Amino acid sequence: MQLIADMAGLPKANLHYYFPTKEELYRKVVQQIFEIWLHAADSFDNAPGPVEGIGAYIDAKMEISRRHPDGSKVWASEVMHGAPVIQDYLETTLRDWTKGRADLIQRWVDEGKMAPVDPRHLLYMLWATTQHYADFGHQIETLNGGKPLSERQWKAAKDSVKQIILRGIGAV
Amino acid sequence: MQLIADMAGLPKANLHYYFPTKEELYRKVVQQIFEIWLHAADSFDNAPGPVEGIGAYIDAKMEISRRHPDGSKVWASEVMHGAPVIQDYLETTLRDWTKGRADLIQRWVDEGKMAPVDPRHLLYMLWATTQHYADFGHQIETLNGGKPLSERQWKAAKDSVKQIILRGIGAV
DNA sequence: ACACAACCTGACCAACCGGTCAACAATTTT
DNA sequence: AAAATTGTTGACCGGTTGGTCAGGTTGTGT
Repeated sequence: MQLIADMAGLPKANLHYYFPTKEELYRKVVQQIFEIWLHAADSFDNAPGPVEGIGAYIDAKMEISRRHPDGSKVWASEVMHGAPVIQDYLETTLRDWTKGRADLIQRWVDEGKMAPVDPRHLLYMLWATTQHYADFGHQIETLNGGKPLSERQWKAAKDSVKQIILRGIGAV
Repeated sequence: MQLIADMAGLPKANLHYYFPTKEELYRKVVQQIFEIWLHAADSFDNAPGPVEGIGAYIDAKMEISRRHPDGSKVWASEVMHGAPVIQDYLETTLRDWTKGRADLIQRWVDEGKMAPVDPRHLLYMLWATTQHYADFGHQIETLNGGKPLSERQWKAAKDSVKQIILRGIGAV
C-alpha cells in the first residue's frame, strides 16, 4: 500500500481513505479487468459465421494482451489462486457468458459452418492462446532476443493464431 | 517458511538448515518444474512427422497439467513476474530448446508434412493451450459446474486440442 | 572411547506491512 | 459567517515474516 501510494503521489493514509482495505482496492482492479475482458466479445456477436466472429475475437483479445499486459497478469494470478475475490463473477457473469458463446459456436457447427468441435475447449484454446502473449510476454520477449515484439511481429502473431485456429476448426 | 516447515513436519530453523534462504528453496522448486517441463519434449523427438511428434507432445504436456497443476502455476507466476530467479535458464536452456524444436518443425514444413506455419507461434500455442488446463484449472472447474474434469473429460480435452491444432497446421 | 562433523531445535530479533487515529485543511451547505 | 461534511496527513501500532543463534543431539571415522 505504501508503494502504491508513493506511485500515485499521495500519502498512504489518504489512499486508505478511498480504499479502506487493500482487498477492496484489489477487487476494483480485478473488476475493471473483467469488464475489458467481457467487452472483447462484442466483436464475437452479430457475426455471420466463425471466420468473422472468431477472427474478430482473436484480434480483440490479442489487442488486449498487447495493451493491458499487466491487467491480464493480475487476472491470471487471481484465477490461479482460486479466484478468492471474484469467484462470484465466475459463477454468474462468466458462466452465462460462456454458455451463450458455446451455444453460438454449437449453432455454427450445426449449420455446417465449421467442423464439429467441442465449443468449450475451443473457447479455452482461444483464451489460453491470446492471453499467453500477455501473461508469458516476458518469456516470448526473451526468446525474441530480449526485444519486445515489433509492430510487424504482433501482426504475424495474430495472423498465425487466426490461421491455425480457423483452419483447425474447419472454417476456412 | 513457518507454514512450509509445519507441512513438512520439521522446525522452521531446521528448514533453514537445508535452505538458507526462502529464495534458494524457491529456486530449487522452479528448477525441478523446469526439468519436468523439458522432459515432456522427449516424445517430440524421433517422431517421423508432426502428427506423431506434436500429438505426443500435446499428450505429454496435458498430462503434466493434470498431474502437476501447482508446479505449472509456480512456473507461470515466475515468468509473469519477469523470471527474477530463472532468467538465466530462459536465456540458455530454453532458448536452445526452442531453437531446436522450431528447426524441427520448419523441417517438417519444408518436407511438406504440414502447412507453412510459423514454428515459434505454433510452440507458443502448444504451451499456452496445454498449460491453460493447469493454470486456469479453477476457472475450468467452475465452468464445469464446480466439479473437476473427469477421466472422460480430460480425454475429450486432449482430443479436442489435438484435433484442432493438428488440423490447424494441415497435418491431418 | 574420543574427536569431529553433521544435524536439530526453541527462543529470539529486526524489518516490514496493513491499517488506525487524532488533528488539520478545504469545500459545501445552511 | 457559521456549521457541517469531505478530504488530507504524519505519527503510530500490532501482527507477521524471513532469518539468526547458542546450545544440544546424533552419526562417523579413527
